Amino acid sequence: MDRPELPLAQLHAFVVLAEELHFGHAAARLGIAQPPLSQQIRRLEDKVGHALFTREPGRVALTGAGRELLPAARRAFTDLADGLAAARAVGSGRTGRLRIGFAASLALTVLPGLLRGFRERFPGVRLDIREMTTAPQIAALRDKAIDVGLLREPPADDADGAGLAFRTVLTEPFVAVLPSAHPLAALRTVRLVRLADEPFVLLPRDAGPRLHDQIIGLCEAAGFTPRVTQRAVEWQTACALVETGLGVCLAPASIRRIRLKGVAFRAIEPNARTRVAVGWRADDPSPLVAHLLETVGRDPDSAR
Amino acid sequence: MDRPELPLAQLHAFVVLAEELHFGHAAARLGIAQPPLSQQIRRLEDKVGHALFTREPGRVALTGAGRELLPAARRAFTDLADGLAAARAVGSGRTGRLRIGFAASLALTVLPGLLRGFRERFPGVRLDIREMTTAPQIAALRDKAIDVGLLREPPADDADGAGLAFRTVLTEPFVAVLPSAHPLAALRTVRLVRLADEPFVLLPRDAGPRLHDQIIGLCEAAGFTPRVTQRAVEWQTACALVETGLGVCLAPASIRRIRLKGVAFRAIEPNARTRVAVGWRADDPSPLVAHLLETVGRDPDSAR
DNA sequence: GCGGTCCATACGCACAGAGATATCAGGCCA
DNA sequence: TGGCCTGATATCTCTGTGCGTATGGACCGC
Repeated sequence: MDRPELPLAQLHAFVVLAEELHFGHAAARLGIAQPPLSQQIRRLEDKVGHALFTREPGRVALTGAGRELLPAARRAFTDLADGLAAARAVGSGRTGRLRIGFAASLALTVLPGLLRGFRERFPGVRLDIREMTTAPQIAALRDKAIDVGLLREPPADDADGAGLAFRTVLTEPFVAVLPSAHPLAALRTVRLVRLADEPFVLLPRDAGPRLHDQIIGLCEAAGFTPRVTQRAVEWQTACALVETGLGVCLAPASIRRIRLKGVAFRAIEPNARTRVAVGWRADDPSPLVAHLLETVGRDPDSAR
Repeated sequence: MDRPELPLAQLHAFVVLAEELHFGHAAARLGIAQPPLSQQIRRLEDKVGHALFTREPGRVALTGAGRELLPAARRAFTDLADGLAAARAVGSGRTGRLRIGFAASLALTVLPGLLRGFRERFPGVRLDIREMTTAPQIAALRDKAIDVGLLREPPADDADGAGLAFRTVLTEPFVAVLPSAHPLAALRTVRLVRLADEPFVLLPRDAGPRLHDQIIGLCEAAGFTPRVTQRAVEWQTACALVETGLGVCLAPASIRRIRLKGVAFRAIEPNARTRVAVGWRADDPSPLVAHLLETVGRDPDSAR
């Protein structure tokens, strides 16, 4: 890529003159006087090394060299104008691509409203959403495989979260998930200690250590260590296991939305809540991330 | 076509930096110090309105906006470089198109050598050659339908030739064209007056008035007015008519080259010569015309 | 903690070039 | 022949900006 030889201003004058074929009119279109235009063209011709126009009195015409240069100059201008427009669109966040990781359990709660709100404001942005549990989202954020994550129980900033930022989107209570036929399902509220002897279904600790440990902690605070007999990667799966009688589980309240027959969701006592947060790279310059964070804060759906 | 917003120098710096992703190296490649490069990029970013690079300590990377602008800038540069090269090629006459009109009778004499010589020197130039008689060539030159004409007996500059220039390429004697069986064909030289009673074959006056009038003038100088019984547009045709016994004719000596059986070519007395000239628009800026004129002057074949 | 790397900033200089005004020269038409 | 249109030329001004040196601040590796 050599250093550019032809100033764009002169090429602009050239293109306009090639269209007008009249120095006075071209100068008017350029918003300058006629002598400067003559100079521009002259300088350009000096640099090219050949005349670009023939100036017979009365009519200005392109030379062969000018005819070669004209389309190239036009292409260069449209290239630059298009590129500039595209760069500004991306820079301002009106267009581009945003990769969002989300916990599967949010697909029925915050996610739809958030996506709807964002798409209304930025219809030109392509959203790549992919379902992932908490720990993979952290890794994907750091690897720049996703730009934003919607996850449960974010890590502390000074631990795994270095370089990442998180903001709580909402908190929700835990509920007990029981088979419908289970005796405790007859109660409106289940005291946690009553689950001490039940087999537990839990998510693998790898998927989201803090949420996992929080659940264990709740049980221990209630005076027992849960006996985990099954693991399931998804809450839906966990509920299905509960329904088949393989155990009970504690889950975020939004899990009610899946309306699985054969399982009952009951408030627990003592009360406990889990946080849903949005996470991103703290130094990400993308305006799309900023826009999404605004949308999270603004969207009334996400506040429920 | 709007006024260009982005100086090419800054775009150049941008492209190089995007390739190096290192201010120091990019500045070295540009042959400048590092601070000026930082300024260039900064100014460009100001004009675009968004950051084009992220400068995390240790690594420089393109932003989304930068990624949009980069290919456009590259395209613009290659467009301009190609266009400039093409314009210079055409401007210097290394390439382009040259339209040449020529009299059919020259196809066997000056034309082949001329074209060969020109093509050797300018292999990139496309030659459009078209056979035309003298008068149409004059009109075609003026209408810019051809750029150069090879013709016989050019008009005077102050008459039809206004704005056109001519240069004599060669002169050649007239010869008498006779049927082989004609009694005069037995002589080596034919005195013109001996043709006084013969029917004449001539080209139409419209095709080349000066040549036509010159032939008539020769006869009248010899003391008779030729009785024209046939017209033929081409010398070849005229010779064929002579062969069938429809008359005799006077033709430029190069007509011997057609080696038609049944006709004899004989020198005439008094001697008389006809001129072959090259013609062009006096104000034609095309370097190809100049090159062709040089070739006409230089080519040894054309001097024969 | 210390030097080294890397980029940004500050300041100054110099020059190209873009602009204006005024004027000139060549054709064209009345 | 004189007015008019068109484009070129001359001269001046001034701004943008390209480049340099000097310096500062952040981060990294030893």
